[in-house]
Order: sequence, then C-alpha cells, then structure tokens
Amino acid sequence: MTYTDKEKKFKRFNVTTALPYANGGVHIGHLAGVYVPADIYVRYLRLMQEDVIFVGGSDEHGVPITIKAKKEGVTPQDIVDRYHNIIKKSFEEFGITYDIYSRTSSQTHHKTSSDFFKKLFNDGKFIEKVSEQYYDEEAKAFLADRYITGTCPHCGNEKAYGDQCEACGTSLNATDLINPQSTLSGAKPVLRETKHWFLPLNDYEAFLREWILENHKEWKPNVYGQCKSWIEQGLQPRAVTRDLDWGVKVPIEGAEGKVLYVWFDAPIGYISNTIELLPDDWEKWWKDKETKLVHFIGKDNIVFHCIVFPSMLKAEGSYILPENVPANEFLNLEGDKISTSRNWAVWLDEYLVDFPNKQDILRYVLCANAPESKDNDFTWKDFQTRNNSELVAILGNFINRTIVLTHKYFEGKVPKLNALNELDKATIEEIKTYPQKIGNLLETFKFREALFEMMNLARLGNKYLTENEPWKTVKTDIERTENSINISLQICANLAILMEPFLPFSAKKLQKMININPLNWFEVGNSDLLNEGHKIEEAELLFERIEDSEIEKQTNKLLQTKESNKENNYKASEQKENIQFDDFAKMDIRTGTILEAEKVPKTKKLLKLKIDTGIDQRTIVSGIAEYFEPEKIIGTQVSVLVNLAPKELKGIQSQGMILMAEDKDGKLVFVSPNEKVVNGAEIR
RNA sequence: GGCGGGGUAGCUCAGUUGGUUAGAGCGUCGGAUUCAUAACCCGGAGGUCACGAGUUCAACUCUCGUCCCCGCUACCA
Repeated sequence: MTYTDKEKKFKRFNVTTALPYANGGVHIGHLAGVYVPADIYVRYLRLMQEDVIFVGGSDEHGVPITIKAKKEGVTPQDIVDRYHNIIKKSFEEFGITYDIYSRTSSQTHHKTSSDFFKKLFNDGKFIEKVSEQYYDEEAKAFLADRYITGTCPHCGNEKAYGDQCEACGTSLNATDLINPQSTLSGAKPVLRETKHWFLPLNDYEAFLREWILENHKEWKPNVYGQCKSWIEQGLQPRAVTRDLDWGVKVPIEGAEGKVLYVWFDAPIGYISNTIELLPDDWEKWWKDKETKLVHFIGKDNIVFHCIVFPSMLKAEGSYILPENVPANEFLNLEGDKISTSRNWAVWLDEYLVDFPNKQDILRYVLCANAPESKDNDFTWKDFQTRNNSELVAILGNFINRTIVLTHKYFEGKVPKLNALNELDKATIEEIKTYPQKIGNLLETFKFREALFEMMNLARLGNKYLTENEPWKTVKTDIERTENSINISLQICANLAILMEPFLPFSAKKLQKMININPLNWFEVGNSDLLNEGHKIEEAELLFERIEDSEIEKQTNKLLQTKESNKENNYKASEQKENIQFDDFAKMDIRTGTILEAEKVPKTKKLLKLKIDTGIDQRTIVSGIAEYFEPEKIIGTQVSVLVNLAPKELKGIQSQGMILMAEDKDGKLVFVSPNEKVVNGAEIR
C-alpha cells in the first residue's frame, strides 16, 4: 500500500519510459527528463513491495534510420542493432533497472502492432484517404519527404529536404520543391496517387476533454496546459500509415509497400515489450482497472502520450488509460540547448567511460537539478559543486565519520543504547518521519524535493554527531558516547535504504559496510535497525572529491565542440546546374525604394512594404520582420524581382519579391546597390 | 499573432484556501570546532517576490495590461 493510495485503488504499477530513437545515443537531457526519475520511482515502488513492471525499449522504425543506413551503406537493421546495443548497455551500466528493455524491430512487436492495427481497421476506426505523393519510378517506391531534395522555393538552397529547408529553417511540403530529386536513385520523382489510413482524432475530442480536462486536473501544469492547448486548437485526423519499406507492414490487402507510421507503432511497443516479458500474464498489466499505468516522457512527447496514444487505446476498447504522464521540461547544457546534430551534449556512454563507477554522482546531479517545472541548465561547475559540497561533504562525510568513530571507540561493533536524553529522543522521533515524507513526494513525482529530504536526514546526522561530541565524551562519559554512536549508526542504516532509489550503487556499498540486507520501505524509520554488538566493516569512502582538472577536461571537450561547430557551421551550397542567358534574362530585377513598411497583423515574420520600383508603386509582403524594424528601413534602396507572379499572403496581394542575402545564423540582409541609383534600374 | 508553461536572494528552487518581520540548499562573509575527504556545527549579510494599474482592512498569492525566457502553432515567394 502506498502513502497516497490508502484505499488501495491500484494493485500494481505499469511504468513505461519513452522509447529512445535508435539512431543515436542517450544523453543527459534524456536521463534527467525521463530515465532517472522513472528509475527512482520504480526502485521506490519495489522497496514498498508493490507489484511493478518497468518497461522500456528502443524505437527502431521511421525514416531517419533508413536515411542514416543509406548514407553509411548499411541496412537499417545494422543501424538499429548498433544503437540498440549501445543504449541498452549504457542503461544497464547506469543502473536503470528495467524488467525488460526490448525493441520495436522484434517479432513480438511486429505481431502486436499489426494486430492492433487490424482490430482498429476491422472495427471501422480509421478513415481512408487518397492523396498524391512523389514516387520514384526507378527505385519503384514512394518517397518520404525526407527522401526528396530540391531547390527551396524560399531561399534557393538547392539541397532542401522535402519536409524542411535546413538553410532557411522553413518547413516545406515535398511538392513545394523546385526540381525535386529522389535521393534513392537520383531520378526525378513523379506524382502518383496513394491510399492511406487516418485516425480521426477529432472524433475523440469529447472523450479527451472529459478524461484529461475534467478528470485529471492533478497532472503537472505543463502537461495539463499543453493538452488543453492541443484540444482547444482542434484535432485533425492523423495518418497512421506511410509508403516505406522499413517498419511494420500494414496487415491488410492492397497495402503492399506500406508500413505503420512510426508514431503509431512506437507506443504499442510498450505493450509488445510487456508481452515479451510476460507472454501469459501481460493482459492484467494493460487491461485491468486496478493497474496504474504511468508514462515517463519529455515534453516533446506530451501530445503522443496524452492525446494520440490514449485515443488509440480508447479506439481499441479493451485497454486502460495512463493514470499520469509526468513529463519533464528540457535540460540545457552550459547555457545552450542540447543538440544531437551539433554534438552539444554529454553522452551517457562517454560519461560512463570518463567517470567510471561514478553513476551515482550523475544520477544525483540530474535529479537535484531536474527540469521538473521549467527548463534547467546543466553545468560541469555545478556538477562538481554538488558532488564536493553535498555528496562528499554532507552524505559521505557523515557516514565516514560515524564508521570511523565506531571503529576507533568500539572495535567496529554497534555500542549499546543507554537511557535516552532529550536530544536522543528528538532525533529518534525525527528519523521516523522520513520514509513517509520521502515516499509521499516520490509518489507525487516531486523527485528533487524527495532527494533533498533524503539529504536532510544526513544533515540531521551531522548535526546530532557534532552536538554530542563523542570525541570529547569518550574521555568522560562512555554511556553518552555509546548512545551517540549507536543512534548515528541507526541513521546510517536508515540512509542505506532511503538513498537506494536515488543512489543505488552507493546504497549497496553502504549496506555492505554496515553489514545489512536491504529492507523494505516500511521497516525503515526505526532506530533499532542495528542491534548491539552487530559488527560493521571498515570505513570506505562513498564519494570522492572531484578536482578542477577533471572539470576542465570536460569543459574543454565542450569548447572544442563549439569551435569545430563554428568552423563547420557554414558550407556554401553547391553551384546549381548551368542555365542559358535567356533563362536569366527572364527574371526582371530592378532597384526600388521602400516607401512604407508596416507589420502584417497576427504574424511574426511578415512585413507589408510599399515599394517605388520606378515602374510603379506596389505592395510586396516579405518575411523579414524578425530582422528589421519597419520605421528604420523606409528609404532603403533594395533589389526587387518585379515579374514574379503575384501571390496572396494573409489576405494581401504581394507583387514581387525583395532579394535578400541570408547569413549563416539566419540573419537577413538587403541586397542593395552600393551607391544610390535611380529606381527601376535593371539589375543584370 | 494565437495557445500553454515560466519569470521569488549571486545560483537552483519552495511558498498550502490572499493574513504577523517572504523560506530552503548551495555560494559568500564571520565565529566555533577537530571524529571526519579544508569536511561538519553556529551565526550574519543578501529579495520594491519581472513591471504597471486594480479588487481588498490585507496580495508573491486574485483581476487586467505590459515586458522577458521556453514550447506548440500560423505566417516566410
């Protein structure tokens, strides 16, 4: 029975963690947001002797993996094998205690997700839509947006992807690209009709409203608010299939060459992995109302776990819904956003090599500084300080001085307890409060506060010891000395259990040092955990100081990343294919002067400009508002493409285009004559 | 622009249904101490609670407006 569920509404816990995508490693952002809190939660529940399974796995489908495979000339399976193994191994070594860590490329998962789809299909839960998509006739395959490159219609970058131009950051549709090209064969793709199935999320709006907005007001504000925002913006049908050959095949006739869209199959991975763990007994973990389902995720996943997956489960009909989705915000690194592509991260597998047997320090720092209510910053300096002045100075030091004194005065045996004085009594009373205090906090997902309370017990120990001064009383009052060492040792024993969810490796070490077996959470809080005469082992340091040099090594590593990012940051795009003079001559580019400029209401980037082109005065809408203040550009002479077909933007006819140069940081600059000339002068 | 989250001591965060001098840890300064990994213990300094207005006997806490940070979303010819 947990502290917050006195009526025993729930008999068991099913705890899942977001499936890491198997095209890269796991970094501190993932750990702080998802894996560390989830592991703490599960370890705690186990100590409470609750029935709990902890389910994880790798997400191995989706287009990015196929692209990476192609780039390296290996199969997608090779890619996911590589990263799945790295991730699985580093989780193990880091002490994330999954009951199962499997993968979505498993047979079980293919069958489970395929059956899930079929059930929804047969029950008429999908709608079908036919649309036009690019098709590569040489490779005989439909092309995902990512598989198509072409010229960005906006900035002219020739290597824009079908979903996004990385040069200007614009998100695109593949059909927007000029000169589209298949990255599979290099062929020019053609449009072809294709059929897909959609989950009409809009039909679940009433259900979601009631389930979340009415019945789960206790969810974290960031999660609840985000859901509310999504629901109120209106939900759209979402495609659940794609034309791709890497993934779970769509299990119906006429769906050759189609797979389940990765967002559809990935959350079903939680179910598949449970089945793999408990083939005969999995259903009670997913279909019994007395099971508490909890998803640990990062904030980027809120929509999938609170809106989409529950709608899928609801559509299926026989599943329970998550009871809570404690999503964390993001962790930054030394002031900058963590970024895989810029290699701005502390990778778990590298940490484990650089700091062998120091898992608990990272666990501690990431928990103490977890982005529970807002984005937070990880710095190596803070890592060092928290280790040196909290783990070493408060926790490690208390344990060490107690054990050393026990050996010094009592030959390593627990001394007997005599008549208690007021301080003894007060201390014993306070010890009693910790299991429930920490338990309550953990059950309500307040991990950093729970950790803080655990440390407070060590603070209590230090204070108790200092006030008793056994190093003085040993010469004058042996009974006092016996009491103060006995009670200090009882605090050590309590800590040995209470710290286990947070600092499992050190807890184990401490348990060995004082010769006890792990107890359950309800046995803790007492001051008779160690009997008189109980033998304890020699003192061994739980934590060691981290010197400046080690921290410098890490910050230098990051500095290097920053340097090399700077150098590699900008690569001029390749020259486009040759054109004839006539092609160029078709473009009518003129000098013009900005007469008026104002922001287009309800937009962030758009300015409405009035330009004197020498030919006429015309209106042009331009997406430059982030870089220019309207008043300051009036009078500026610019280059204007005047014979571009007009286009309506936000209800305004835009007649032409202002030519801009884009710097590597995305900043836009006017392309202007370097001396004033007449308006309407041809640029050639 | 719309929606959501956040803006409290140098740093990281708590602040219950609005109610006495706004709290904690770390950092810093001073003291005490020596069992302990220059650690522990005691004490001090440090905040017009983003800004402005309003409701109220009383606002960090409620209402409105403004600014800043993060995310989602629209827009970028």
